[in-house]
Amino acid sequence: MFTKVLIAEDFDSINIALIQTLENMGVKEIEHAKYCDDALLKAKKAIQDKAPFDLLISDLSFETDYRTVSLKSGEELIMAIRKIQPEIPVLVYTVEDKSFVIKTLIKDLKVNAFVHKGRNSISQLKTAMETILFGGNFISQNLAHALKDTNFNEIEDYDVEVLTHLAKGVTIEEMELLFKSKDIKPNSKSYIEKRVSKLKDVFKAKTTIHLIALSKDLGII
Amino acid sequence: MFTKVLIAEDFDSINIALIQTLENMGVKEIEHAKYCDDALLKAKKAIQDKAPFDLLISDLSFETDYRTVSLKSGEELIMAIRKIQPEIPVLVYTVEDKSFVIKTLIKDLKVNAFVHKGRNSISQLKTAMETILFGGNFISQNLAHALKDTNFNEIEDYDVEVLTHLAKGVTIEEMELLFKSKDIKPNSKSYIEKRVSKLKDVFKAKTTIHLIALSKDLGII
DNA sequence: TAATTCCGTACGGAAATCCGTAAATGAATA
DNA sequence: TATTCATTTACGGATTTCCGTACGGAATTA
Repeated sequence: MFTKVLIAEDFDSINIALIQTLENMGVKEIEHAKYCDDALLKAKKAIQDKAPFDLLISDLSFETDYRTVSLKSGEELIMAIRKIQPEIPVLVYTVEDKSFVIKTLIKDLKVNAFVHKGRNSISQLKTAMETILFGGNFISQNLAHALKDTNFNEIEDYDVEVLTHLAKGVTIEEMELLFKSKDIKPNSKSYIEKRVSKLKDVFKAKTTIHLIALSKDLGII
Repeated sequence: MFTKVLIAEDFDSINIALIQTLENMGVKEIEHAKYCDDALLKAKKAIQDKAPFDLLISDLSFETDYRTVSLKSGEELIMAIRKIQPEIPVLVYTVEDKSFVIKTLIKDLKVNAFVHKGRNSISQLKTAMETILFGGNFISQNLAHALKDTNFNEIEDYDVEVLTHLAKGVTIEEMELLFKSKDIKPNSKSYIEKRVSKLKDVFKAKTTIHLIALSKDLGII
């Protein structure tokens, strides 16, 4: 079993459960951090002490509060830790189940396991840890299912940019000027219109309003 | 201290933490349910056995899965339990912090305490339970702050209806016909237009698309 | 009963979108 | 240099939204 595990999770209740679970599994050293910045510090220190962690369990979203932080999300934390300790296995334990988000994570961060917080997530967590131990990858069933959504392969950063501006109340005419001033291309009104229209097809949205509502639901914006 | 507590919470990890916390506080009987329907059954049975629960700790949102359920949310559960046991104190333990949602709960369900799942929620939970015990009400600070948002007093069910349809891709023209067929009044195109326009003022939204994006963010739809 | 106000409806012009077609640009290939 | 093909832009008409004004009825008040 793993011997030294770092947990990055903001909710105290979930921390309690994770620690209890890991203790029951026989993990000897368990450290936890409620902020990504703290987690990175702990990882750095462990390397300095020549006793690095052999597993990172991390949440994805962290609540903002009074404290100003430099790492705002699990994604940022994982990138930062992989820079100082490239080979560390990472298990993501998250409520997230938006396929768009997960797709991005797999592609960019190559995490070893995804476990979706849910009714039976603790047993999945145990299985995931054992799988990683033997060099495998683990993805919660529901997440695995979400990855099959074919739609999201077609969506590019440009689309996200357009959708985000629409959601902020920018009209297409304004967007044309905005894109030109920021030197984003293509930027013609008709091209943006066409792009929005294509997105409506992809998402089977009846109106542009509907499209933005769906994008919000899917976690794209 | 409370002697018999019912927990309604779908995530297993949080259940583990809650049970551990209540045990440490000296609660003798703790039951938990991962589905609202199960929680209601347990409450019924406890009444039949002349040993009713003296506290309900409930989440608000429950993930849907393969199982078909009749009670889909904590709100519905609380209403159902209050019907069979009107005096039971209720503590809501939730990630929810949308002021609109909380407003509705306070107004309609008169829960005794809100605790927001977060970095220090377990200590808040303990305080909340003690406060309830002495007949008081408890609301997490951040939630209490959210309640001061003035905007949401002006929003009625009619507005939510309109916003929901817009988000589903119904045009205003279609909505006129829809409302007429469902006998919802007012239903003229111009009135609905006016209402949408008013909502844009209230939310300071630049476009209708913006309005729907904001409504999603605020948890209104 | 007349006047006022509130609420819902009706209408019309300006603006934005929707959507199809055609023209322009630009990169790759012969 | 020409040709082809895909990408991007331009344009225009139909539709929808946007927004101001005005009309009608119901409730309230004097």
